[in-house]
Amino acid sequence: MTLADVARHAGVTTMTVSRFLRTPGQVATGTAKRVQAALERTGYVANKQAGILATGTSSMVAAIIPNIAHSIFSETIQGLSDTLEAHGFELLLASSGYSLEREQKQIRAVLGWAPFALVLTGRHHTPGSLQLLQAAHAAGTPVVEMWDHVSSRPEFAHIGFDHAAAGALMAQHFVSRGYQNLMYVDSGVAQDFRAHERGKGFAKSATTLKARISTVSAAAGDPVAAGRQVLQKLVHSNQLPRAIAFANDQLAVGALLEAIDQRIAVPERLALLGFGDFPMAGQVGGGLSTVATPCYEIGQATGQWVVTCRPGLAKLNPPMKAIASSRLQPNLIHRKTS
Amino acid sequence: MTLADVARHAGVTTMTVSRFLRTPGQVATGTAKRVQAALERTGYVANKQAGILATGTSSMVAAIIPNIAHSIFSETIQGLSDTLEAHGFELLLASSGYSLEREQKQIRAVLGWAPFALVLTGRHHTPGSLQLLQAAHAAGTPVVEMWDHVSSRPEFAHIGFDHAAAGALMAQHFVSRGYQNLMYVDSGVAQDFRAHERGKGFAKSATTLKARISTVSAAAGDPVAAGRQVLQKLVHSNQLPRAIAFANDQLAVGALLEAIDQRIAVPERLALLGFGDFPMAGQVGGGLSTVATPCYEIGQATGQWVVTCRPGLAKLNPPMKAIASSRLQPNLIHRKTS
DNA sequence: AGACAATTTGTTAGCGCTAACATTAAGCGC
DNA sequence: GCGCTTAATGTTAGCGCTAACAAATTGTCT
Repeated sequence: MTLADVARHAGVTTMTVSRFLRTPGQVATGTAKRVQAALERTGYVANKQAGILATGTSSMVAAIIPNIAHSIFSETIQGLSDTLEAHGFELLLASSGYSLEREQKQIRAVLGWAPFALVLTGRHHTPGSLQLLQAAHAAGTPVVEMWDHVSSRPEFAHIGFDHAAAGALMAQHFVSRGYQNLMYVDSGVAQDFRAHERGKGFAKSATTLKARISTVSAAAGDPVAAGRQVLQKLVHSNQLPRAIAFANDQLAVGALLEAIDQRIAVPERLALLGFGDFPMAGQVGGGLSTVATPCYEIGQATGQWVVTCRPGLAKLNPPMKAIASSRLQPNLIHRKTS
Repeated sequence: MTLADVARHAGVTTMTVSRFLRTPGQVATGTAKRVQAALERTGYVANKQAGILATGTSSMVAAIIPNIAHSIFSETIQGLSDTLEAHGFELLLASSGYSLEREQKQIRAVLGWAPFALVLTGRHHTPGSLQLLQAAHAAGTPVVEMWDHVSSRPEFAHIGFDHAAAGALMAQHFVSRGYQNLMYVDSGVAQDFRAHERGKGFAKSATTLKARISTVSAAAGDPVAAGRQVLQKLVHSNQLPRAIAFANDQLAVGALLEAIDQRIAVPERLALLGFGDFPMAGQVGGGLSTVATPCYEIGQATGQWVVTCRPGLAKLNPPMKAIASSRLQPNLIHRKTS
């Protein structure tokens, strides 16, 4: 079913139908009615490929995230998707499984669609990826790095928050509660750079505040089980600190459940602090203290920024700088475990 | 950067470059080297739109799901995405927010991309959607309905399981444990047809097995809080049954946490059974009994089915019938709450 | 060496759509 | 009613790529 079919039905040329679709004001009322009728009768659906090829502009936004199944990213994607859809954009999605090499391949694949904009997670990329991104950017395609506060290239946009500062926030919270013997449990995912950064920020701030600080890495695999395991080991080796901050809520909940099972008083003997405020955080063990991250909002803000790039010169029009409005600041939620 | 640019660099015509890219065996070794060099020097990325327009076949699969942020769907999408990527397909994703009207709009939008295949969730669609789907199917585009065991149109493929049977499984489990006074707590999402179906299957089976059965609906909004609320109300009105099955794990966990807070003995006084086996199910309150759904596998199987449609006649080639292998059967996991 | 097949490259046309320009029809003042 | 502007439609060409066919080159056998 092509434009030509519709045009034949309406007794006009393809251009008139095309005009009716894009600039309805330019076609006479009588003609418009016939075209409308033909459109309905044929059930015409415009071929985007042809449109993009002819106009050189796409309404598709490509996004690459580490893991769709992880709640923080799926919420971000939901925010992005909702916002883009509201403005008539489509979303092409790929998940890299935290692998930078896979990400590079996906960037290549996705660029073949000549997307309107390219959305990435984080600022860590292979040199090859960076080259592709720069080329795309130079060609006028907006590039956004989500979740981080600084960009891998100053010219790319970035929408997120400062993970080192978020880590520092966690340390400050502990110290303000009077805890001096601190620990950070890092993510078991080796490529989770943001978790590592939070850990560094945590350690640095703890040192500045004259607290004792140690760091361990969780095991790979199911993070709740890994969190349990971390606590077990600490108890076993008799090295339990006064307070533990975790790279994410899943690890923290695992540790919390283990602490309950082992009858360790939380927070009297051991304070726990998660990161992410995932849906269950407020419900388990009286409520896990955690840092709420604006997952959905990051996606939403990214979508909104992309939308502002739409008219005219995409390259120069929008404010291509850091976006870190207060709405995007992580927020410490003090519940019962700290 | 177009094929013509690369061809100029290599001193050949565009066709030779195109051949090198699609059927490398057909170009002489010497030429191949020059083309390869030109390809690398220019950093060429093929324009998919043009390719699709010329060949009439796309490598993009469109999927529409109710909610990306919901763990069962995000895992399904992860499975789909992983499988498609492994076979060189791209994924265009939309989320309908459980709205059939929104789904219809998205089907329209997505069909404009002339996707290779169309993946939907469930078999409930508006008449308008059905018309679009039939047209797409007639035009040779594979259409799959995930998660359900039967299709809205016999000619569409469907990959999932029988939700009524899954509900019956839950009732049977309770009865086999000796519980006679049963309840089903339905999802607070009005359009969650699959949860309703499970409830019907549960009630029917319970009746057959001569158990007492009642049904309530959870409140909309945060499901964990809604689960808590359901239990509170039952305690308050003194109508606590012997065993409760829930539309999903989130509701069940909410009820479990409330039961613990209220010091109701689980499962001695009250048995609880969730649905979904979400990541936390095995960890809370000694382990929630639940029904494990093959979320990732559904996505994976869908991807694999789509891939088999690739060569030749997409319309006739693949087995366009129900897929419900044993791997896709829901599986009752008996932990501590039942 | 000549005829024929196989290999390699080039040429042409068109996928479905839309800018840009060309044309025709309609409206209007005097 | 004439020349003017404005509105409505049509014509042409091309976006970047590839199928199908054509041409040129090489190899092979008698």
